[in-house]
Amino acid sequence: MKKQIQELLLQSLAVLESKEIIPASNDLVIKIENSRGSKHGDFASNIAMTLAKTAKTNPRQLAQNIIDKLPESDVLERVEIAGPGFINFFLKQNAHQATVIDILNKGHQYGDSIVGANTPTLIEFVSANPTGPLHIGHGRGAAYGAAVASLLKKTGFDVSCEYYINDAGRQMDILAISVWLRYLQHSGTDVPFAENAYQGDYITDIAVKLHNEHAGEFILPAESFIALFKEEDPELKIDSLIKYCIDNLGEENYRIVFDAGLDSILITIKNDLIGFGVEFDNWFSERSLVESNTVKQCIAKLIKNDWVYEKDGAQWFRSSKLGDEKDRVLIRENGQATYFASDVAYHLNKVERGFEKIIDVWGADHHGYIARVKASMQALALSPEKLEILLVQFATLYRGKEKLQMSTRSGEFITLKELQDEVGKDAARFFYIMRKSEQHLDFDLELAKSESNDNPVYYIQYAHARICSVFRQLAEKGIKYQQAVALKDVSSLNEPHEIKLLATLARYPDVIENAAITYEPHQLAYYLRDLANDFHTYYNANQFLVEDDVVRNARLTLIAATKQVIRNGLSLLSVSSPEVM
RNA sequence: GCCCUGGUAGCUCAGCUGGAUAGAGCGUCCCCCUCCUAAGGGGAAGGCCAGAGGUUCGAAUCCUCUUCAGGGCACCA
Repeated sequence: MKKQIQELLLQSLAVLESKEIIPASNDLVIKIENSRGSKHGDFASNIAMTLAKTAKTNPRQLAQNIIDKLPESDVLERVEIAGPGFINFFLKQNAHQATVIDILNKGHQYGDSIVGANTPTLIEFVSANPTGPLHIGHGRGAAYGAAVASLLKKTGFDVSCEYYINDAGRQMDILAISVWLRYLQHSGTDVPFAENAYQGDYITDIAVKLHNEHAGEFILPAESFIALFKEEDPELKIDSLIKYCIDNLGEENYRIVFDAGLDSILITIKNDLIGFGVEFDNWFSERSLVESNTVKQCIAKLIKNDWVYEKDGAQWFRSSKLGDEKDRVLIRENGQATYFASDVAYHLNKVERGFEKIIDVWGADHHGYIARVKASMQALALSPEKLEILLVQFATLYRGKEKLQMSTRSGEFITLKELQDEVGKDAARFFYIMRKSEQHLDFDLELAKSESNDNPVYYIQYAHARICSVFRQLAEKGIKYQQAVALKDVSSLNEPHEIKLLATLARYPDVIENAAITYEPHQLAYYLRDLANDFHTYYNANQFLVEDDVVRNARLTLIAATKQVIRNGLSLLSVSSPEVM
C-alpha cells in the first residue's frame, strides 16, 4: 500500500518538475508513514515540507500543488493537508477490507518479501566455547541470532546459519586436563584437582564414560607429576599440567582424552539448541582452519603485503594503521597462534565461500574486537563493509527480586536447558528477543512462568487460541463456513474495531521487512502484542457468530486472517501457536 | 585516561531512523461476563524524554559538552 501511494506521489512530483514548480532531482526519497491517529488518515507524507525549501515556496502551498496533480486512484477516499504541511491519505473502506483477502490467499507466505534479493548471507551466532553446557547467557545470543536469521530468510536473503567451534585454543586444553584429572580420580589415583580447571559435575560424567571405554589406558603415576601442583600461580600450574600430559600420554592418547571432552560437550550443546528450536546449517571447526594451514596461509598473505612485523619475539599485525587502537599479536613469542589469528583466517574463509553479507553475533564484551577484525579484512582486501557485527548485551536473571549470579569456571550457573525446563521454550524464546539486543535484559523467571496477563507470550498465544475456539464453536453449532465463499463479500467490515484490526494486519509486511533489515526482532514482538490487543478489543466489542450470514462470514475471515498473521509472526520467533489454552 | 552502550510514567521498556496532543505492559483507582475462553476489554491518574548548549520550519530522535550507570581496553578466549 505504501508503495502504491509512493508511486502516486512520484507521478505528481514528475508533473511539478516538468512545470518547474519544483527543481528536478533524481535522488528523491519519498517517505510514507503510518499515521498514528485515525484523524490523520491512514498514511501521511512529509514530502511537501522537505521540498518546500528548495522549491522556494511554503509547505502548505506546495502540498496543495502536489495533491492537485495526484493521479486518480481507486484506493484513496480523500487526501488532506494538515498541520505545517503534511499530506494525509485516507483509504477507501474496500482498500482496508482487501487485506483480509490478501492474507488468506497468501497464507504462511503473507509477509514474505524479496528485498534480500537472494544475497548469500552467513550468520554466525552462539559459538560458545565447547568447555561446558550452554548457559543462560548464551541463550540470548541463540534466540536473537535465530530470530534474525528467520527474518532474513523471510525477506529473501539466502541465509546460512553457522556455529564456530573454538576447538583449538588453550581453553580446550584446560578442558582436556579437567577430564583427565577426574579420570585419574575415578580410577583411584590420589591426585588433587586444579583450581583453575572446570569444576562442573559434567566433567566427572565425561571422565566416568571415558573410564568405561578406556579403563587404565591414560593413567600416569601420581608421584611423577604431583610436584607440578606446588606451583603457586594457577595459570602456570595448569599450563605445566597440559604440557606434562601431552608429553607423557603421547599426542594420540592426549587427543582421545581431549576429544572425549569436546565431543561429549558438543553433543550436549547441539541437543540443547535443537530443544530450543535453534538449528545450524554448519558447525565450523577452528581446528580445521589450523590443520588445513589456512591460518598460516593467511598470515603469509599479510606478511607479503607488509602488514606484519616482529617485536619481542612475536608477530604483530599493523591494525593501528587501519583504525584499531593498537597493533595486535598474531603469533605469540611461544610460537602459538592467537585466537585472533584464527579469526582472521575464519573471516577470509567466509568471504572465500562467496558470502556477500557476513553477520557475526557477539557478546557485548567483545566489542573491542570489532576494529581489529575489520582491519584484518581491509588488509586482505576483503571489503569490511560486508561484515556486520551485532552485539548482544548479557541477560541478568532474576527470580522475582532475587538476582542470580553465575560463572562458568566454578560450575555454578543455570544452564539453558534448566531455564527451558523451568519456563518452557515459548516464554524463553520470546523473553530473550523482547528487548532490543544492545539493551541489558532483566530476565525474570517468575514473570516468564506466570500464566497471567503480565506475560506477553500468553497474551499473544491466547488471542490465537481464542480464534481457534470460535471456529470450534462454529462447528459445534453446525454453522456452515466456507472461506472462499465468505471472501466474496467482506464489505460489511466497517466497524471501527474492524478497521483498526485491518490496518494493523496490513502493517505486518512492513514490520517484517524493517525488523529484518535493522536486525531487530523485538519489533516483531511488539507488533504481535499490538495485534493481539486489537483482536482482544474487537472480541470484547463485537460478536462474531451472529445471525446475518454475510456479516458473520466476513467477521470470520477477519479473525482467520488474524490467526494466520499471529501464527506467521510467532513461528518466526519459534514460539508455538496453541489451539487451546 | 581512552572507546563502546544506555539514562523516556512509581517499575520494566517501545518510540517506525527528524514530524502533528510522547506510547505500551506491570503497579494504583473506577467500570464491564443472561454473550464465541475474564489468561480478556474499557476508562482515570501518572512525564522538564538525565542536564546544558547547538543544527532548522520542527529534536526524545542528529552534533558538542556535563553528569550518572553498565561494559571493554592481553603475547586469554
